[in-house]
Amino acid sequence: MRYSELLLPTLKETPTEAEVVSHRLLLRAGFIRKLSSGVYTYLPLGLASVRKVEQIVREEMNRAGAQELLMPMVQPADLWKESGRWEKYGPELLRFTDRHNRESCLGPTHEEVITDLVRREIHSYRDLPINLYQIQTKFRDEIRPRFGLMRGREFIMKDGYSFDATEEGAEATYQKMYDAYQRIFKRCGLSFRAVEADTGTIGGSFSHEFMVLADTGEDTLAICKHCDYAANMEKATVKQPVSLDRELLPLQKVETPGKRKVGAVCEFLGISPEELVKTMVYLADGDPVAVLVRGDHEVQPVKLKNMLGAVEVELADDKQVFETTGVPSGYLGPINLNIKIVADLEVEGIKNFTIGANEKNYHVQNTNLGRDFKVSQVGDLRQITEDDPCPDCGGDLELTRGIEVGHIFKLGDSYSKALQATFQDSNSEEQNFIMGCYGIGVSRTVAAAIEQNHDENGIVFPLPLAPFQVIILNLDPKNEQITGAAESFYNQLQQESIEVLLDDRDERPGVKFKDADLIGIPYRITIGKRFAKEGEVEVRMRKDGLIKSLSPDEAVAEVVNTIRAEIKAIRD
RNA sequence: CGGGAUGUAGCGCAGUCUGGUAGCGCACCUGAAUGGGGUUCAGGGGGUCGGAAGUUCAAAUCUUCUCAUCCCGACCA
Repeated sequence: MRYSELLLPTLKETPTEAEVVSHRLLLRAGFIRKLSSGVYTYLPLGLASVRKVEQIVREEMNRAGAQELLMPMVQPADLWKESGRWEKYGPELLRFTDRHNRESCLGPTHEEVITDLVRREIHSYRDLPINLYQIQTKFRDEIRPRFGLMRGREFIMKDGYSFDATEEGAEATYQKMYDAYQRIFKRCGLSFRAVEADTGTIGGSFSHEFMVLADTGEDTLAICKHCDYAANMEKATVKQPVSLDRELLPLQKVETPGKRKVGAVCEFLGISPEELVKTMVYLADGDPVAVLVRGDHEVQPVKLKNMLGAVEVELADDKQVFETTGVPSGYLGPINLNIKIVADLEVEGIKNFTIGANEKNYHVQNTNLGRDFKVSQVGDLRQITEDDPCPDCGGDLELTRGIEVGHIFKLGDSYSKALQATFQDSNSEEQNFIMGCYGIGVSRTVAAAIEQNHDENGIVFPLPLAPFQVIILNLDPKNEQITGAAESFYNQLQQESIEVLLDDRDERPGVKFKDADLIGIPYRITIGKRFAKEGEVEVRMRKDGLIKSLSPDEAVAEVVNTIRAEIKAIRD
């Protein structure tokens, strides 16, 4: 492609709307333009990167035995009513009626449609397992779209669905998809981890999120430095603490004037936060619950939600705390508290800890769970920390940020039951399909790749996702000798099936350098006055800025060989 | 939906407090020079000041309503 003919509107300045780096760079590098909130046009370069991801996904899904199909985006309400999700899905589902007053929606996901298809077409265990996927634009009317392609309302997604005759079969399929996802993200050239995800009500270890590691990620992960353990903070289990063996001391009420925060109380009493227990009030579906955690720990709301079986938990504010307990926040404690109390595991282990006295300006020391108060449940409720040992191997943990680009899930028979999707097993008995679903945010993967790979000059694409592999800079289009050489490079590289962009614009060299860096093409060949004088061109790597001065023949060989080697290495 | 902010040329902004007929940089068009890290000079085009209503002799500026966008929370590929 010739730059002079390409729609590639790069920007010197960042539009104010863009806050995160991938969004800024996608706009500046001329990859996307916004049409409305969370809805973007992919310009030629942006689309090229999206296609790269799609192609890798396709190849690996096909290799894993899945088949591609394409389902409608517009879906009838009836199907969603049948699965019960027409009511359950909420306002994220964009609904509308057509001219015949038929209710429809834009597909945010396709469990209903695929299950409907399979129940019509598959009737025998002999045809199982079957694994179907599509790559398609999804629409979810997100509450708050943000970060450009990271969370759009309209986005490109690969969604796959598997149907098995047995649990064991479904688990094997799950494993296949897990392996395929590992290959996909490796082939994208990204640094990532598969983490155990919260399975909510279904339980078990059959949900993994694939997280691209990037400081700007929305999720925090706990990963082990020694073994393969990696988990989302919501899921990361904390090891059972050791119970301290100490003599229990008598309760002692102490005055703590104006000391509400853990730090202030500890300083005032000369104790450490490990010897104090905080009482946090949450509203679980509107009902107040006191949650006890050690002073230096934080409550993990998702764990709390799962323990209580609540739909939504929310930290109560000071006003709500006072209204429900009659105690000003800061002096709350579990003794004689009039609301439900649950405690983190750790609280069981500590002896003689300090708590609020349920009275302004007072705390109570030497408190002990069981002796002085009771709780209705004890469990893992706190956020894991870097000081905790790995739950698998006991090694050191590290907390890092990640961006969720893929999610695989064993669904079981919930959808096949709801939609009465059955097949006959070898005993001629009707069985529900055992399903799994597997998603990849294709457009988000491009954004995540940029979040992970950029510098102050722009995007630094991993080779497999770059819209072009090589950019040739003709620094002096008016010089026949230089232009001739540039054209010759362009032709030769194209003949070698290298994806190449020729910057043939009548622009100053500086402009071309800046743009080449900004759009992040991995290899750059510069032809300028050094070629006119010494017959040498320059090959530069975007990643590390390494420059080699080579003769034209050497340069072509260098670029072709390195690119082929790199692609091969990633593929194998 | 709750909290915060912003809407003035394609992009980045000034002008708003204190009302007086809209400006700067970049980008764009014309011409010339320049040609290895966003070059320079000269000339030029482009604006319902987000929208509506109101106050006023006069509104980008004051008032009210409204729409849109962005950031922080709950949700998710």
